[in-house]
Amino acid sequence: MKEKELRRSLSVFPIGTVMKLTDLTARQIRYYEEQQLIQPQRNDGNRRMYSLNDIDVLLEIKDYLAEGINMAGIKHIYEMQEQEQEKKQAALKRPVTDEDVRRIFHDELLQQGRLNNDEQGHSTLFHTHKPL
Amino acid sequence: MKEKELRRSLSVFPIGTVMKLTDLTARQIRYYEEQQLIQPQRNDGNRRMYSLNDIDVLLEIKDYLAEGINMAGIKHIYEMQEQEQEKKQAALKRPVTDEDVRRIFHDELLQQGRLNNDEQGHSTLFHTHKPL
DNA sequence: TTTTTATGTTATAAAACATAACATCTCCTG
DNA sequence: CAGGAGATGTTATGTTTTATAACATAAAAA
Repeated sequence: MKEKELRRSLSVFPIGTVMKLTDLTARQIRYYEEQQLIQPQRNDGNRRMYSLNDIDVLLEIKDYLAEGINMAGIKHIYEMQEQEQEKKQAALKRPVTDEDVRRIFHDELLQQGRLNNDEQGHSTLFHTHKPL
Repeated sequence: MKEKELRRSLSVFPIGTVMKLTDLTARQIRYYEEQQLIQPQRNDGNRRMYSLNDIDVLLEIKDYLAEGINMAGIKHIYEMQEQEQEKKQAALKRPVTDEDVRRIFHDELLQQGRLNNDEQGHSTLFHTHKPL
């Protein structure tokens, strides 16, 4: 499953493609980058190149905005998710106690709703938001 | 499984990205198009936009060329494959006789080697040649 | 009512791409 | 071996796309 992650993080889309796939304006996409929600790579000519993961995040941002959540709220959400990632990483770097297992398992249950929802077929052309 | 096909045929890559993913020059990519081996879409500004399927074909062409097969030979290969596709399509448009079934099944066996080989992980970054 | 947010708009410069023509190199073949 | 065809390189010119940055604005928040 490591191969798939790699492919999803390849920077292969120029902003024009991302605009079409997400139905966001260039201004919006660059603004969300300014807000640190995505960090697209740059090619040799200084052009932004986006990955499927970037597109996922952009689509999620759209959803959150549609729900009325503002930038601050969205930033908070992604900060939380980062923290959890770090926690899981840390847990793997040292002997795992039974206590750890119970805690991690508990955290995962709390997270499930937010992370695993396919939001019943967003129809989003590329059907990103995880698959692919 | 129809969704995946759709995604694989979306025209989302500019030629620059295709060059990096396939390690072909723009000249080569356009030449193979001239030879009708791929038919990339054009965006509103007349720029070629390629799909994952296009990239697959380009990588296959590279392989065939490396094997010493020339354009004519490669064209022939793809013409054959098209014919088979049409056959299968046609078979679905009218009542299928037992005879049909036997014939199609027979053809499939002959084809298997060529179509289903994963060519043991071409390592090709995007790992195209089917997956994704 | 002021600020702040989130996004639109415009101007300017550079990068990427299209087309087309000519060049070159490798095979093949007479 | 000369000459031609096939496959790709190279160069020139014009158009499209993207980057940056500044100013504008509608809606939400303070």
